Amino acid sequence: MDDGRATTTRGGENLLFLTDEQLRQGIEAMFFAYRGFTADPDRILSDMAYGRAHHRAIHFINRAPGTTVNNLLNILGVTKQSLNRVLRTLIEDGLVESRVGTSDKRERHLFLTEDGHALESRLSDAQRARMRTAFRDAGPEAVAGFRTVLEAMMDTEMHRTYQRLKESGA
Amino acid sequence: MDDGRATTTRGGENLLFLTDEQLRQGIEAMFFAYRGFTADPDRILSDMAYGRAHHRAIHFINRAPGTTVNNLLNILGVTKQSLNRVLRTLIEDGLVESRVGTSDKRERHLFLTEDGHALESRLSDAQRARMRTAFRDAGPEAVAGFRTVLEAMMDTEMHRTYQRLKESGA
DNA sequence: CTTGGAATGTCAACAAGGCTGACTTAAACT
DNA sequence: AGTTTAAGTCAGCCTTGTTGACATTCCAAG
Repeated sequence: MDDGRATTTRGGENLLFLTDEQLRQGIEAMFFAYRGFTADPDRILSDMAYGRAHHRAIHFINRAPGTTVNNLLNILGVTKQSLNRVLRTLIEDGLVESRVGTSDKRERHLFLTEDGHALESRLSDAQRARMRTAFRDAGPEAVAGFRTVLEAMMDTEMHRTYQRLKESGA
Repeated sequence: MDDGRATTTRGGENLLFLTDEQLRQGIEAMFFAYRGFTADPDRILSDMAYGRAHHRAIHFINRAPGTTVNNLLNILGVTKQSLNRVLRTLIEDGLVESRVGTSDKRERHLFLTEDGHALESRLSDAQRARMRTAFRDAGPEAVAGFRTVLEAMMDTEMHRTYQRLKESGA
């Protein structure tokens, strides 16, 4: 299926970055980097009764205040039962507020409370700090490349979601 | 703590890639890309009684045949109870072989069987195919940047582990 | 106005895959 | 001989995902 060899090709284009060894290094880099990526928030959350799922919910509610449950479901890619369990605890603990929709009263619009914003800041400050250091150490060209490859790795569905979020940003 | 603004600075260096908005996009790109990254193997594994944990074990046993349990534990960053549950099923199902060490008989050296290699290929072919497409679409410079940022995101411990693996490769 | 379907929520049961703690066995080191 | 190390095992717990069934509310089309 693959001879693992790719040196130079048509037009003198260098495709050495497509050898199996290079691909494997990319795969392993993804594995280790994702661990680093989640390490800081995980540490903060382990002290509480929360986990990564709570972090994700909080992140995207903060990102798009007033978002509906259904919308959040599509972004997170989990079942409503799974999300509901997380949301229920966050609402009970007073970190998230759920307001009945005005135009469509079936919908619930989600907002962070003051306490919710406080936790969101703690979590994303930690994660941003790591990202900032990595970005600074790597430099602007590397960051551009990083983003290009990550976008190419997404499914088309997720990529659309990501683009929509990106455009809605500040 | 952070005013979220970073335009240009000393030496005319452009630090626009360090704004909070840029960092958030990086964070969200990581989130969505990791889902894409694991999607194909997950699909294959969901038909069997295996999960992502089995995939990881198989990957690294294939990467470093004869590795000890302790070594695998350090790479994966889980408890031995957690890993043992996975290894036991893989050994029972005849995908992994565990050989008593020759110099130190306390150690067990792990190898993939023929069936193990077959599954490993199915899984990594799918993952590599996605990575290859992403790399090809993004181009060599982007790939270099991708790797640079990912390495900068790792904890120093993980980074050492990653480097060791990288150097041991082909 | 009624009925079908959509959005949401809830209950129950289950599985994967993390974790801690306690304990055993065998081998190696001191 | 005694301690440490590598590995394995048992029991129990947690988070977070799943499916399936079902209730409620409400919009919208017939």
